[in-house]
Amino acid sequence: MASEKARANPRAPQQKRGRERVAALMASASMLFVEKGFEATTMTEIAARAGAAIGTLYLFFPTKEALANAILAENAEALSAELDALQEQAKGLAPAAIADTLFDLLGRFLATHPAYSALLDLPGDEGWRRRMRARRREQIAALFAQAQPPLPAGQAERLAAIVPQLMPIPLALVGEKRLRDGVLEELRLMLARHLQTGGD
Amino acid sequence: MASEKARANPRAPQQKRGRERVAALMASASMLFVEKGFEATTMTEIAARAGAAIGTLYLFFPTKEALANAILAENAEALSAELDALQEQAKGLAPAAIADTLFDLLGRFLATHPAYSALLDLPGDEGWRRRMRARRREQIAALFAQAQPPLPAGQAERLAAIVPQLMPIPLALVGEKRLRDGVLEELRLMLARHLQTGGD
Amino acid sequence: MASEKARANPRAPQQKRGRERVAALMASASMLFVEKGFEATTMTEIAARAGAAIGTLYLFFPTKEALANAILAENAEALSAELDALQEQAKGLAPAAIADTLFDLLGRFLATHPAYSALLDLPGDEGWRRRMRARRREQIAALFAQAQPPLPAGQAERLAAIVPQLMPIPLALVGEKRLRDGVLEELRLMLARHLQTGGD
Amino acid sequence: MASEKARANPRAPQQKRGRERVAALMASASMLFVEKGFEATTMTEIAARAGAAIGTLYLFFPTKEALANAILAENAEALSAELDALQEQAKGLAPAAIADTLFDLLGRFLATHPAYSALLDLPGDEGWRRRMRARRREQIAALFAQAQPPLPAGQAERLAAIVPQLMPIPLALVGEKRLRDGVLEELRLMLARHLQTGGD
DNA sequence: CATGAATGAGTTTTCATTCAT
DNA sequence: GATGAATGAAAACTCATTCAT
Repeated sequence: MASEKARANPRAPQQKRGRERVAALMASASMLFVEKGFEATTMTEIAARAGAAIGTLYLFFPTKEALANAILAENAEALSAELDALQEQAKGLAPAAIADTLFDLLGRFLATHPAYSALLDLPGDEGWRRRMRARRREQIAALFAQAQPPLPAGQAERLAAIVPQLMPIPLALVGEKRLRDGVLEELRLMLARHLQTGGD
Repeated sequence: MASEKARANPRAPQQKRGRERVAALMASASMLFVEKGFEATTMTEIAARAGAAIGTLYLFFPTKEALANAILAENAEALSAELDALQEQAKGLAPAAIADTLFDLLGRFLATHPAYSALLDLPGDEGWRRRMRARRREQIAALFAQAQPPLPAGQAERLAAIVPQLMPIPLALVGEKRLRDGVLEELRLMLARHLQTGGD
Repeated sequence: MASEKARANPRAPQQKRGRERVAALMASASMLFVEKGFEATTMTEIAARAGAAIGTLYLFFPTKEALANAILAENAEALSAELDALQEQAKGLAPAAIADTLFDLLGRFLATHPAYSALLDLPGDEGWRRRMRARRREQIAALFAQAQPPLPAGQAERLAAIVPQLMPIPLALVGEKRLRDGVLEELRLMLARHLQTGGD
Repeated sequence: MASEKARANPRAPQQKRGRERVAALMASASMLFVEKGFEATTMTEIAARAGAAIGTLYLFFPTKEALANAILAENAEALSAELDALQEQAKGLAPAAIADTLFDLLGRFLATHPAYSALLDLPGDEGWRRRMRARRREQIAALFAQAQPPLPAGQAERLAAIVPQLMPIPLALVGEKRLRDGVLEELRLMLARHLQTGGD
């Protein structure tokens, strides 16, 4: 199902105009994927919301799946870069402090890359996505591995599996601002205490 | 969008044979919804896996959406009943003990009702599903509200929003048994500590 | 298209109970054919409105088409009988008087056999229905042929083609009682004058 | 029942090519609706006869009902325009002359718009069609209202209800050219005499 | 690069008809 | 005779994808 074609990168547009086009198309697709889900979103709809013709969309993305993959890849790349940038600062920080910083980073990231979670959790094609999740886990684990005092063996990896899944929880509470903010704080606090207490 | 039709209950079958049919169809649909997602699953496929003809499926469920709704409704009903049964036992328990019991219950529930999360989180139709989530939150909050010592104001509701979203986290780690079990324990521990520490 | 099967008579029921069943089914079908048209009416619906099971309907009518044919045949038979009964009385009547009597007869007939026109005009299968219309025309022509003074050659047949199509005109004006009655009188008057004037 | 969707106008095609496409599709549909009736006609068949793919048909008409409505609307519009054009000429004409002209107009119209009667008389959805018939009646009544000498009160409206229903009578006599022509003349004569005689 | 009309395979849905009870 | 669950062929409708302009 995940053909060669589908994973092909968008034909890198040479002109600035082209690059803007592509960005607009990806943004449009991201919004719609979040609103209605990947399957329920139409290619025509994506093009329309970006103010482009359907043919133009296919000019850059050979397949609907390729489009989703391109968005996910870009998002993952961005996240990866931000996590990398954190590695330096994390050196020697307390576990709770790392968790807190990570929380902020993820919060900001998800706000700017709304389709990320939805696209990463698409049912079906295990494989590529699985590798993406693994990579993310490794980066976060590396972050926690630098904590002072060090975390018990294995906890860094477990936290790396947990923390990115915590962030979407408050985000799901649309339309209940109060509760949502409360939940976010509760999660932050819960994690901090857990890490302060020590890992035995 | 959520039409009358789509919410119509399955034509309650009178005969035992019929009830078995319906159960098989819902089970088949649940499996496929988990495997490939709601949209990617075909009514034909659902019927085929249940060993029934396509017409038979439509005999009981007028719409694909109605089928999903019926499954979700049944699952939610089952969960609600189990949560209700817990109310008694929870009286006077320590917060951490309640959390632990809830963890077990949810773990067992999700194992037996695999489509529940996927169906509850379907994109699109706000409304019915939103109310379902709210009801679940209320029931869980009621559980935590009985804790001794009592939880700080509002924490019961926040926990009620958090805990059911925690359970699917380890479940997502398919094919990594070790990590998965570790993550489950980590979550359990994190929650226990948080509740033991007190809520200020 | 009009298979043997479809033209088969309903398996004549031996018991009185059976005859009532059949009558109820045909009545139910007639109503629905008028309300929603032949194609848009479902066999299930027909059975349901008659308070019978779908299987029972098929016990008497092997096919939906056979059911329609049975109703039409019965209606046509009834009309034919009534027209026959008129032949005697028409002998020697003035043309206008004959037209008037015919008008009354057709009015009463259509009120009691509402599906007749719809079923006779069903698109598709020319042949059987064409013959039915021809037979009706002949009977009515025979009626007019007895008029005193005699009608010009050929007019009896032309009138026979026209008069039965005139009756449904006021009937189409549902919900406008006043206009409807007026139209009926207008038609009657128009026809009378035409016949009084003489046929040159 | 008559949803938004069903009444949606065909996506007005911008190119000449598109307009031709739409015209061909509507013509194909009209033919088939007449031949086999609305319900018995298949969208696939309509597309095929127009030499188009099924998707192309749905490109312009979102629904089979929408297609029928579009054809009917266009036909009604054409008839309305022709009736309007007649208003001028009718001024001061004798009633019988008006009837005669109207007869000609309707005859020509029905020959060019064969699906008109069938679509206007579709069972089911009262409402839109009822209004269409009312409008037609008003236009024809306005025509008769200009007659010199004037018609008795109310007769114009009654004639407006009658005349358009008279025209299809000869048309139903397919395959009997002689009788058909005779019937047409008979009707014309009948109407003329009725109007010459005066309306008391 | 850009466009959007056209395509047709694939889905959902309907319903006449059958048949075991 | 009576029942109604079950069937599956056929129809309506969708949408990713192509291609001539």
